[in-house]
Amino acid sequence: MRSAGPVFAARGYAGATVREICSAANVNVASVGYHFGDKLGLYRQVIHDLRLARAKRFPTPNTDRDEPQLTFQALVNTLLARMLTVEEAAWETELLMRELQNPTAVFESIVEDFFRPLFDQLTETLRLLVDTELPDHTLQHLAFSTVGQCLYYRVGSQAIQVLIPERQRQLHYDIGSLSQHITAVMLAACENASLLQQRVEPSGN
Amino acid sequence: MRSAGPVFAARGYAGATVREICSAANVNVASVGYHFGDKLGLYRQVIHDLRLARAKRFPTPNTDRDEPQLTFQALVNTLLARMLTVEEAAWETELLMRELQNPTAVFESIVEDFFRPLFDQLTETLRLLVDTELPDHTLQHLAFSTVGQCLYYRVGSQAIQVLIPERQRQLHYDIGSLSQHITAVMLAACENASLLQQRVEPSGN
DNA sequence: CCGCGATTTAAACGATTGTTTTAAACAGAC
DNA sequence: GTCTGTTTAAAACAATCGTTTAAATCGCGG
Repeated sequence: MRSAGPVFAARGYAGATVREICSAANVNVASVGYHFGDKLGLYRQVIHDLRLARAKRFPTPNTDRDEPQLTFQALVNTLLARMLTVEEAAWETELLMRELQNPTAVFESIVEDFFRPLFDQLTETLRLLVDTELPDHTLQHLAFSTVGQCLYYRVGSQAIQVLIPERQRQLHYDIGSLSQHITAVMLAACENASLLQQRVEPSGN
Repeated sequence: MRSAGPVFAARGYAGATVREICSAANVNVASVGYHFGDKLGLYRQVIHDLRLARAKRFPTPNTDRDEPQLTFQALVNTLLARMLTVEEAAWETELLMRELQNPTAVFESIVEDFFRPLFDQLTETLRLLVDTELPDHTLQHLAFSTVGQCLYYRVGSQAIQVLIPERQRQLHYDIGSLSQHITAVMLAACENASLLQQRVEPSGN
């Protein structure tokens, strides 16, 4: 039942039909009930296998406490590679994006086992990068700023295709260029970390 | 049939049922066939009305060429307000998010009429903010960095609810705090704009 | 009041969904 | 071969979907 994942990714959990999945796998519709209990059981198995595959394909880079800039760049590269991959396994990213917008029963475990490790390492790497000591919530905001910039090039890809001409996209929207830009933005923010703490009064001049 | 929009936003076009929409509107299921032809005709009407309403509710702030920082902060505020609004019209944003992931025939006109004006103004404001002269594609990347950070607090809101405890969310995740943080990050990047141009060799030392 | 087009109503239609049932096919031990 | 437990196959199940039908109701000029 290896063809279930792409179907779930293409149609969504609710949109995917057991018949289409089984038809693509050349098995009978009753098989899913026998082997996985029901449709949700099959979906859980797909998510389970997906997490194993992703952990191998995109290993979280190791932390180098002496060169946090390199660690950070590697993290941004991993984030972008996870999101912009167009190989045969692009359906995995598509499925995770669907979980993000339409969470199912397995969403929370995905966040805990999949997102939180990278998020924690991102936060700790940022802590090494800033000279001054920042509160946890500011470091978390910096981590979300990093993730948000990477995520946009997938979530907003349909909009980017309309906003940016194709020729310019081919030149400046590869993983390397985007990674270099996002890293530069965040390193600049870390060097001016003092700006992140001062409170801006909403009204005054 | 004013209750169709929220249902489409909550369930998606395919997931929303004509019966639920009509039940919420206290009308008969045959009404949609009579007034709009079919379900898709009703959806087109909802999108049409949505665009008129959004254009009025979130006007693009004016450009102040002497105070680009204030213009930029206002733009970030507008972006966040559009995405994090929890008023009675939050379903509009939800529906636009669904169009972003599953574009339909109306998506391109939505980008041209809604996203491009703000994107262009963001790019020009950033051009005023950086001291050195940057190529267009770098300014566009900076604009996407801004949009991406704002967008994440909606796209990733389900993940944030798992990652960040509720008490901390209530303290530091209001529009004002997020706007101040994102503005600070981007202003820091603009001040170190020279970092954005240097090319990092992938292999070297 | 009547007459008639516009609208709403309840019911039913055919199609498709996830799931279950029942029987057939298979594998291996004796 | 015979028996036993496991897996597959086709069909049927009840529920729900978008849509349609036909009768009932409304609005209103005459």
